[in-house]
Amino acid sequence: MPEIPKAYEPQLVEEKWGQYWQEHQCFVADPRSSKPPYSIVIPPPNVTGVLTLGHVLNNTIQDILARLARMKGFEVLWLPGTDHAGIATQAVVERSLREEGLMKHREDLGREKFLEKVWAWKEKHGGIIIQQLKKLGASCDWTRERFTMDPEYSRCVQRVFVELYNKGLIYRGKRMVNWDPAARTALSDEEVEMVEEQGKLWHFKYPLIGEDGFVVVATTRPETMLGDEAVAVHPQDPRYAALRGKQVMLPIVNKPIPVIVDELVDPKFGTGCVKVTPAHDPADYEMAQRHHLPLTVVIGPGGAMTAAAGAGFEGMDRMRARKAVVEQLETMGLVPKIDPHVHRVGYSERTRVPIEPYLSEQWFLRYPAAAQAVSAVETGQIRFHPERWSKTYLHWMANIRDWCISRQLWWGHRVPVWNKDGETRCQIESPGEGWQQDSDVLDTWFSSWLWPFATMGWPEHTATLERFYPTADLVTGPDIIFFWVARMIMAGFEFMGREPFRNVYFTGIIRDKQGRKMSKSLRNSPDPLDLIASYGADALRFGVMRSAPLGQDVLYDEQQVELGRNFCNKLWNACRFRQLQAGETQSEIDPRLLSIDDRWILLRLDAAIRDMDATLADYKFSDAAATLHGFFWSEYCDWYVEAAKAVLQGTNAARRANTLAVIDFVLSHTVRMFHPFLPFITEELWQGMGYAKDMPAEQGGRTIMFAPWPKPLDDDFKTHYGLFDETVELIAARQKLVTEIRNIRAQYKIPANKKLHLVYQAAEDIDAEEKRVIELLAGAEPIAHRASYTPAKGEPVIHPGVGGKLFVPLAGLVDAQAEKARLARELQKVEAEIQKVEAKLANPNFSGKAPPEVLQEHRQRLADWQAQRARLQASLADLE
RNA sequence: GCGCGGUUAGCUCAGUGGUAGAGCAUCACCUUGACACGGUGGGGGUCACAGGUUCAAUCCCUGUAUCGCGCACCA
Repeated sequence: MPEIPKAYEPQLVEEKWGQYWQEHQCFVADPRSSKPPYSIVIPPPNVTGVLTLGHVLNNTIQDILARLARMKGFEVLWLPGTDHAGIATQAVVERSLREEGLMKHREDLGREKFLEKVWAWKEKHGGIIIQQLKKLGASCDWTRERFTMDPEYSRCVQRVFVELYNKGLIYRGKRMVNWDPAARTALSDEEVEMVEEQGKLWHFKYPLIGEDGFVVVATTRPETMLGDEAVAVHPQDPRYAALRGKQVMLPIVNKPIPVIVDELVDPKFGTGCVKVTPAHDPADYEMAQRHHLPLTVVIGPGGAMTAAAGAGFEGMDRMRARKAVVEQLETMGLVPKIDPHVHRVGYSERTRVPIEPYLSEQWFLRYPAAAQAVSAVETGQIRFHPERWSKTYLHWMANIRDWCISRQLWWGHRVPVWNKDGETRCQIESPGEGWQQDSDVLDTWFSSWLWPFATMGWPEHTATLERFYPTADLVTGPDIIFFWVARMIMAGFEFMGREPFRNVYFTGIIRDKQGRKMSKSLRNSPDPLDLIASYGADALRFGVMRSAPLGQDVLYDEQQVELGRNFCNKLWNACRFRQLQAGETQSEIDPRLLSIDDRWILLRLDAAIRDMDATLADYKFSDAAATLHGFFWSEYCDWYVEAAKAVLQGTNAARRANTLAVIDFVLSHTVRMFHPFLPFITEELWQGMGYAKDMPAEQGGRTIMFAPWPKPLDDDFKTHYGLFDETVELIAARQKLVTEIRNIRAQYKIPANKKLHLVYQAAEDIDAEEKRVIELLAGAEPIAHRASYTPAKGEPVIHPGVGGKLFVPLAGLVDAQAEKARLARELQKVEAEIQKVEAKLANPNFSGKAPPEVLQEHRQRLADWQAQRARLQASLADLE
């Protein structure tokens, strides 16, 4: 670091080391390495995606884990890649093609032409997010980047399909599925989001046939009445017992339909009479099957009414048809009541339009290895963090239903099924002339669920697969626990014979300050790239990690990123301070030359290292970040460095050099511990400060990436350097003394730039160096020692731990009244404390049952408070 | 309806069966030779509410309120 700017400037530094790591292949995993393996697969972002704060959180955690593992001596593979994201990508490309005027609907281009366009689009715009992840500092092995539509990957997907088909787990069936009318495809249950809405409950009168009167049905979907095939009542409902076997006339359509009886009807809801639309409601479909009712499809795949809905409605959008039906019925006087009604409507997670229950032929999968997937989590073979998510997982697994895996899209993996003359074959390659491939593609997740091993070369027994499967940790959001996590576990057992990962860390969801989810439409999602540009990637990482406790949602606030930037600057300047010190350097610390401050900071460093290990082992990244932040800022910078200046500004060259050695020791440890959180600045400091030179050169020269993770100081070290707990007490006592002096300074409004004149009254003077430290910390002139001293009336006095009295002469500043008031306030506080402790100790239950050490601690506390009370009273008496 | 999570300083959040913490914000003082992206000191909390267990509860248990999330075929 030849030129050291006062403020840390991240942009150039981050650029420089990002390139350095790439050039030196620091992220590349070697399956032939002798080190133990550690692996993570990235949750592949959509190939069309751009970096969001959610990605920042997720990938920073993965990067911390990966970098930590490297420093701990593991051979690390963090495998990156992107997902083809069927519907999302197809929708994006369709939109852009429409905007360019190249087509109105994809049918205009045809399947092949359209796919060419998608691939072209992918080549051009895809993978932006990969570049963005690099900016964030993600240490993925980019040489192994995968895409779920790579040719080899596609082969895995089809192979898996064929295998499951041959096992009889994949089948074709006509079912009522969730249909997305905008994308014109089926969706899985998991892709439907239930949204609570204020809707209406319309009551319709259906005239009875052959007698006067009506049956009143209640519905939230008037437009479906055009496809009604029955009216249903509950078998035990006495109100409608007489209706059994009767028929009603379906208005508008003018079709007689029967009244049926079915347990599924809830007599308490609405009128207790349900209109039954077999083709457009799952429950109605179920009833229709029991009662052999016909299926009349009145809503087509695009969400428009069909010919069967009647000439007046054909081609009309379902929402318009709703209004039209209600209007017609109203004119006919058949709408006695419209109630407001809160209900839940299924929306497509992709296109945000209401889902249509739709009867169609689809491919379904009966999940394999479900029992193993359940027991793996139950037994802890796979652990969830936080653990509570395992409950959600197990609940879903217990109610697991077959998975609709076919999609009526073009962008995706083709279903490897071939038809010819009514014959069907399931195989990867075409059976030959005249065979037509099934036109459906597979659900994106049907490729994602193979991610942990398909990316490693499966089904070949590659070195990578042998070495790095199963992976160690998976980091993902709880929102895809069913979509992805559960399915990966099942695929892992089915195809690899074992679990795909051992730990799953579920991040929280990043929300805005108001607690709302980040979303494009709300425009409340800041662009992480902007944040990196103005604060630096390290600052962004640190800010996000500080505020992301295990499993809790994160309310994002830019101030957190500022905190990160400020911290980087602090770290920078602390190192800058070290660089500015002239003089000889030595790498060995001489125990004979250590001050109590030196010993203290080494002990605190030891505590910080232990704390880091404990919190990181529990995936408590925000705690780890807070520990380091607190140690470095509040202990090292605020106390140690300030005290060390007493030696550094002194004349003893040997002591100076030794203190610098302690500083180097602490900094080199601290910088390493920060590296997983702040990769760029720590690399700059590691190499710039020269700490790298003592380390063996590895791949990538002497990068901090492979520097050893700090170990707690062992007993031999502590004995050698005389690190005992008494030191901590000594320093605590001095900190208390200094704080009291500073307090008095503030009380009397003595400007911070004015030095205090202190008088120490005791038989013996304080140790010279200790005195110098106190002077520095308190901002005082050399402390005068007096065997006897008569203070001015009301002169503030402090009682240092070593005995004697420390006076703060105020040269005319003393206001006896003010001082009296101050002392009285203090006294009041102390009295209150004494009362509390005394009351506790006086309670025989407490003294009888509390453990001895607690009792002892209370007695000590009481004695301390009493001593302070005596001092305060004495000072007050002096003022009388 | 069932399940899960939250409720602690103005804000965002840690935390522990035995003297309530951090960051930010706020107030006062300070540009002192690492850092104003800084230093020092201060103010601010009946730890949502009600019971219970305990010598002792912010922490454990039960219930209530409230906010959020997930699951569920009430049309």
